[in-house]
Amino acid sequence: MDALDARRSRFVARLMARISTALQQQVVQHLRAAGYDVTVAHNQVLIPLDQQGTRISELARRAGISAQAIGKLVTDLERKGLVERTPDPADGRARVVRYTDRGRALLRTALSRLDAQHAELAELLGPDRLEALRADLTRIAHHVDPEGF
Amino acid sequence: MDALDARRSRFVARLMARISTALQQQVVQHLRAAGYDVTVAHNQVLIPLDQQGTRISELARRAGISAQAIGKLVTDLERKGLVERTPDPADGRARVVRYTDRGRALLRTALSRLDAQHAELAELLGPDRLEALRADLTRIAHHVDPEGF
DNA sequence: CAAATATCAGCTCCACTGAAATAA
DNA sequence: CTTATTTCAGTGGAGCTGATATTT
Repeated sequence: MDALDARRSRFVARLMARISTALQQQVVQHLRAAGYDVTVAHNQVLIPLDQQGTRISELARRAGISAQAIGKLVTDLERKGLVERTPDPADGRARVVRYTDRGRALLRTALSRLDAQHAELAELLGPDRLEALRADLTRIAHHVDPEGF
Repeated sequence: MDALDARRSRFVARLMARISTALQQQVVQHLRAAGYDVTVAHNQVLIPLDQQGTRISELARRAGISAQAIGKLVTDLERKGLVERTPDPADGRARVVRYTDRGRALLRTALSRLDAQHAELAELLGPDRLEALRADLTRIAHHVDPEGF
């Protein structure tokens, strides 16, 4: 085998891309099986959304995409009855996005799948290595994406 | 803070998504700064491509996307002079995608940035934890994406 | 008025499905 | 002829920029 060929698949960037794509698709398939018509992109709203409600501009900052892109995702989710826009009492220019009751039910469904993934990884690696992995990933995430959520 | 809010950003799926997105964007920006007009999607061809040449259908399997999507990316890269299609001597129905000389130069540029990322992570975590991280990621990748590359 | 927030319109890129062409 | 491979055509998803209200 060529020396270049041997190196390619060993980089952490490539490994993490494969893993995170697979894990996110699992979550979305779980949600769709539970009757929620959502895509991977909608998680960029649903996961960073605070229980008390969050502005579009803040969601955009957390997700690292434009406010316009977030706005479109919010409109989708609003039509599906998962979030709602309400006036921001602190600023008449702004509105905040909140979960509806159905949105909170979706969030619980998503978190249950994420917990199950965590349990599977703990079984694969052992709980100690999984915790070490999470600690390392947290440090790396802050290093390479300090603005992100 | 709400209990749900506290849990969201700690899941490995979310952490890896943030990290791999940032690292891949770094590679593409590095390539663009070096004069190569490529996107993140093109890496799905460029990274799994064997030095000896690889069929479209095999590239699709490795990347986990359709052969049609790969074909379009290959056409793009062909127009940019980075890869070429040549007849497959083993099967007259098929063609193989190969690097051109310019494509191999791009690959070396990409690998140098990946090596630099590796060095940065070794500095952040220490070489031992980075190697442990890579070993764990390799196991997880085989577990959640056994077909991938 | 100036700054912040949000929306609207139009665009590109990416990957998909379905159908067709080519050759073993 | 059947099967594998590849390409062509059309579609939808995702995110972007620029322009436009609206309110402070």
